[in-house]
Amino acid sequence: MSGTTGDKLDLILDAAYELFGVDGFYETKISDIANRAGIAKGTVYLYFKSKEELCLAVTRRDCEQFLDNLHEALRPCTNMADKLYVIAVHHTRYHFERRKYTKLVFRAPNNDPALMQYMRQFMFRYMEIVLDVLKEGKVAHPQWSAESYIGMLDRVKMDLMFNPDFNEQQLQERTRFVTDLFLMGCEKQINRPGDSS
Amino acid sequence: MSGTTGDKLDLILDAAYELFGVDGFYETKISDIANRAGIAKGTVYLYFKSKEELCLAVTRRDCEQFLDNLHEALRPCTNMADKLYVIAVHHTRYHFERRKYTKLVFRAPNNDPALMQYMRQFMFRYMEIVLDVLKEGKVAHPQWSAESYIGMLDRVKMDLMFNPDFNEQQLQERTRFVTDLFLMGCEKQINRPGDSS
Amino acid sequence: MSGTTGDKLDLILDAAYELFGVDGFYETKISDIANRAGIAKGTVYLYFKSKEELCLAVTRRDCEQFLDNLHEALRPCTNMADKLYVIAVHHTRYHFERRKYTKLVFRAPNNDPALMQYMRQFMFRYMEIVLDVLKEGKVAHPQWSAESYIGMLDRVKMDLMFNPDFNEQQLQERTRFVTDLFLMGCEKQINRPGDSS
Amino acid sequence: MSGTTGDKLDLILDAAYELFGVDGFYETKISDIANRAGIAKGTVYLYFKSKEELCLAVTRRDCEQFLDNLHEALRPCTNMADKLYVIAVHHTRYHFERRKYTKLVFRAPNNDPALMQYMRQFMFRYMEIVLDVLKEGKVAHPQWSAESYIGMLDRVKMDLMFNPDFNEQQLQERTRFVTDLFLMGCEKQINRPGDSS
DNA sequence: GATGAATGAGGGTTCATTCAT
DNA sequence: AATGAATGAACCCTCATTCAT
Repeated sequence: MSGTTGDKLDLILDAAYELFGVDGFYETKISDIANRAGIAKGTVYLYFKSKEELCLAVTRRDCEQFLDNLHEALRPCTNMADKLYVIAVHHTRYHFERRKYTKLVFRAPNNDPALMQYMRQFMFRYMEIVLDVLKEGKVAHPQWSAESYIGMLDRVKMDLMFNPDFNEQQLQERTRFVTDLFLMGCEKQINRPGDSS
Repeated sequence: MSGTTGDKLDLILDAAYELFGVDGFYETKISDIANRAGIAKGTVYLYFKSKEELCLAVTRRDCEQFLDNLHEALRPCTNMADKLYVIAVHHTRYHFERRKYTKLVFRAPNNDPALMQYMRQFMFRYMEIVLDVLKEGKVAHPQWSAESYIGMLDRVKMDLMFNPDFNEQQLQERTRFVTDLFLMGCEKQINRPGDSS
Repeated sequence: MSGTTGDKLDLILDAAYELFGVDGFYETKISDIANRAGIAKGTVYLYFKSKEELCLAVTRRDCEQFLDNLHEALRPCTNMADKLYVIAVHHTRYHFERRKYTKLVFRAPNNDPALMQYMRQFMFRYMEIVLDVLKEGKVAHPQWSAESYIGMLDRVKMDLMFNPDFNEQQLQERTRFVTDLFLMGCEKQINRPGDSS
Repeated sequence: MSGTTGDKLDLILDAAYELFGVDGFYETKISDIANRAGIAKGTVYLYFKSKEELCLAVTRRDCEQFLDNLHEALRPCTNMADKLYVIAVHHTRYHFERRKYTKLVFRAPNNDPALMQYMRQFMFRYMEIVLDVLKEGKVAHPQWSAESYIGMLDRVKMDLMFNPDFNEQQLQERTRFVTDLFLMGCEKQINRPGDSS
């Protein structure tokens, strides 16, 4: 009664997040998840109807947290540049902290309609946030700009996830860089240390 | 029908490209590929040691063609702006033409080291091309800029693949937009028809 | 609602009879039975050691009622022909009233020794009743005759259970027919309406 | 090429007949069948889509043989009494020879629509044969009479399957008895040795 | 007595891969 | 080279049963 049920659900979600993220959806067995959660295999099915549904729940928790945190972080901001920077910091840091979960980049199972539907919805909501910031700032083509901004940030995410040398300092420089590039274009960029490649 | 080895290999690659692209790697059975190629299941194994290796071959052929085409398209260009535009057109059009192969976005199998290694190498080579263009144009932070540019283009790719309303005209507008945004930043963008959202 | 033990036991037996009869033993889950009985799954195990034992109890209640009713119905009869007719009416009507429980024809689980033992015993007791009637009537080969009579009645049962058009009127005609056939043989049968097939 | 395929199919059917018949459908594992057939588990699925379909095939082979044999046995008969006797002999002997396969009495799986459909069809065809014999003999109520006759024979089947003392001699006596009873009714039956119970 | 969350053995089915022809 | 029948390891999910509350 002291929340044991809730605990078990979280144990499963945590274990699944870990294993789906590190090994991948298809590579993870329900029994692995149960083992890591310290429960019996059948118990997973008391909480989730199928492996796919569990994957959706894991994804949903992750994505909702992402959006919640972003809303929180944006609250104190007043001007567009600040907001864009906060979005960039949030995006890159969020994934930096989860950079060992490379397999979450691909939200497999590729063919689950419910998961694909949710991911579309998540992307729409994320886009809306960026869109509002750009509209407030009277940016031309806010929709296309928002897409581009997120695209740039997602590339940083790919880099930090697959480049083992990516570190804290680079994270900060890259984040700042993306915001500046977005605002001013590449021809106005000031040379910055750390990109001598 | 002449039974040449080369013929059969291409039949297999074509069938696999189609099925991996439309249905996904895990969802496609070797027997499906053999059926579509009009050959026997066992024959696939005369050409490829495993399903993963076949997937790698499919990916390799696709990516090499991408790079070959890009090299070809860039040859006549002389200045950076032109080159960047050509890169953008090439990137978006290539994926527009293959937009029914949504499952190729995720180069599963997630855990095959050879495939991941090849994708890293491909990305490195693609990046080098963009990098050279930017360095030639004396752009600051060419590496980071190149990453960002590709990120923006990749987001257009996502949009055109998952948005069923995406059409030829939008493709052109979006492509031009990305190049301009990259060069001038969002604050210098001129309002363009077609993005009133 | 008063919570008496007896109440709950009957609730379980009723639910199990319904579900075993309509869906079959293997197809019915203990949780289905508990749901239909309006009690918790675990409670079933306060009354029955296992699913098999519950099935036995259901069967036993059904069969005992069958025999009790038959004894009751036979009491007023004095001559053999009457008694045989009463047996026939009882047999066919009993199953006609339960004709939606087609799965009870097969007293699964096939391998439970206790159930098979009980069914043998039931058949023996039923047979004894018919046997006594036939012996009293000085019928030759009373044992074989009794078996045959029950076989004929059981075929009517099969028909009424699996033929959706079987109705009340046919029931009466068929019942009378079987008794006559048994007594007189097919060559003495008088033509009767309703069987022109 | 020497009929290996056909052989393997028969091996599976034989093994399944044995195990379904002796242990029951639900109690038999596909791996048991494969083991007994001396093949791999997966091979079963090259020949049958599911356990249910295999059960249907086993049943069909058994029933078709039953009908074929019956047709053959009836061919030389000319009058009704002979034919009825041949039917009785065939029915009881067929099951006597298979009396160790008690579980085939219940053609589980109880809920497979294809199996139930086939069993209805089989029963219809068997009934038609008996019906034709009775119509030819101008028996009144041929449909009901046919049902009754089969019912009597089926009861002999039950007896020989579940009564371990049932022997060859009893088989002959019982078979003759059923035919006589059907033709003349119980009141004309002549006392016969062997039924002193 | 009553509950229902937790258990875990069990089995049907899939499919990449092999190899005799 | 080409075939496709055969293999068998692998895994998801079910559900009868238990037991702490």
